[in-house]
Amino acid sequence: MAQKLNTEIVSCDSRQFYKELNIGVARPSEEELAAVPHHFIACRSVNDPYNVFTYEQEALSCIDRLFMTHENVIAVGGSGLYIEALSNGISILPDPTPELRNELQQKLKNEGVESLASMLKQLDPEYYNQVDLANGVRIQRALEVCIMTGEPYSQIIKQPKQQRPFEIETIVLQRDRDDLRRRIDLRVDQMFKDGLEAEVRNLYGLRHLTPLNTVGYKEFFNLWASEDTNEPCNSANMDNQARNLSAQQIEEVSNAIKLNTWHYAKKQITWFKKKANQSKIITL
RNA sequence: GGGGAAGUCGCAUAGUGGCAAUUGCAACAGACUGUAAAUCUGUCCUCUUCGGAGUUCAGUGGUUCGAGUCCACUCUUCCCCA
Repeated sequence: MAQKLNTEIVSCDSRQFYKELNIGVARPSEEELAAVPHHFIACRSVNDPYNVFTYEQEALSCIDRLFMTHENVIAVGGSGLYIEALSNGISILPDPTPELRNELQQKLKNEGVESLASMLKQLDPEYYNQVDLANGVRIQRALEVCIMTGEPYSQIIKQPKQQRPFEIETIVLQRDRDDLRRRIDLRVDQMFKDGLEAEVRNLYGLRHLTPLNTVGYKEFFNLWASEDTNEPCNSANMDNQARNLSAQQIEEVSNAIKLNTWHYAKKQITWFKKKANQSKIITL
């Protein structure tokens, strides 16, 4: 389609941003990347992760540039929130200081969600009444904003967002569920053939980073980490040197990745279902 | 042939006289404003006017006010010895 429209592609995939992640995030192939210029693919390091807002700003200016020489631009991706931010904008919110984030994280970990929830009730009763009170991450984020700005999060996000200087047509791709599931299985098998295990092994030392909390990677890390705790005597030299897996373990990891990818696909379906009335739906 | 163990809602698992029955997974539905491939929630025997109602724990029969739990037999599975 990009070739037909003689244009370029902007990726909205929150994992394909990272140059260290390739096989496991099904990055477009060299040929595909060569066929059409792509933006936001392998452009960052996992050590310097994106957040939606930075992405939105950068993607917008990229799109502006592209519109100077192209009539159309194609944005593609599977990360619902990122697509949403790019097409409809996202509030301007402060980042927490590392100390604040850390403090809240500790509180969440040590005292549980209720403790953060009761803070939120004080600082932003309106949001308190609408959030999922079991979702610590969400409450933590709202608190960060309340504390940084001194205003309720729910008020700040009500402010109007930046208008888009272009028209958007949204297309949602659909596929029969059984077929989708079969294709996911094949895709994961192909990743293993392409050397997924080696790719993940090289990233074992970075497993604590947010972008590595990802399907296709975390399943390996979990397995290696559980082996670490089973054999603590080896843990010292395990950090950057994960052990070889048996055929049976490979099978286990592969099945876990297939299942988690399927779960993710279903969450995407749920997300895009909500946008269905503003989208054109194409069934494959 | 002899001895032992066991059959619970898709799978696994708890339950040893008060039970529509524990937990995990899967399945299904959903939430979502800087962690988003993340994080979190609900449903999950059947029907329901959401108060309940009706059927369940391999099968049949029995004991008991009451049985998934105890007894008898039947069927099935697994393990050990021959």
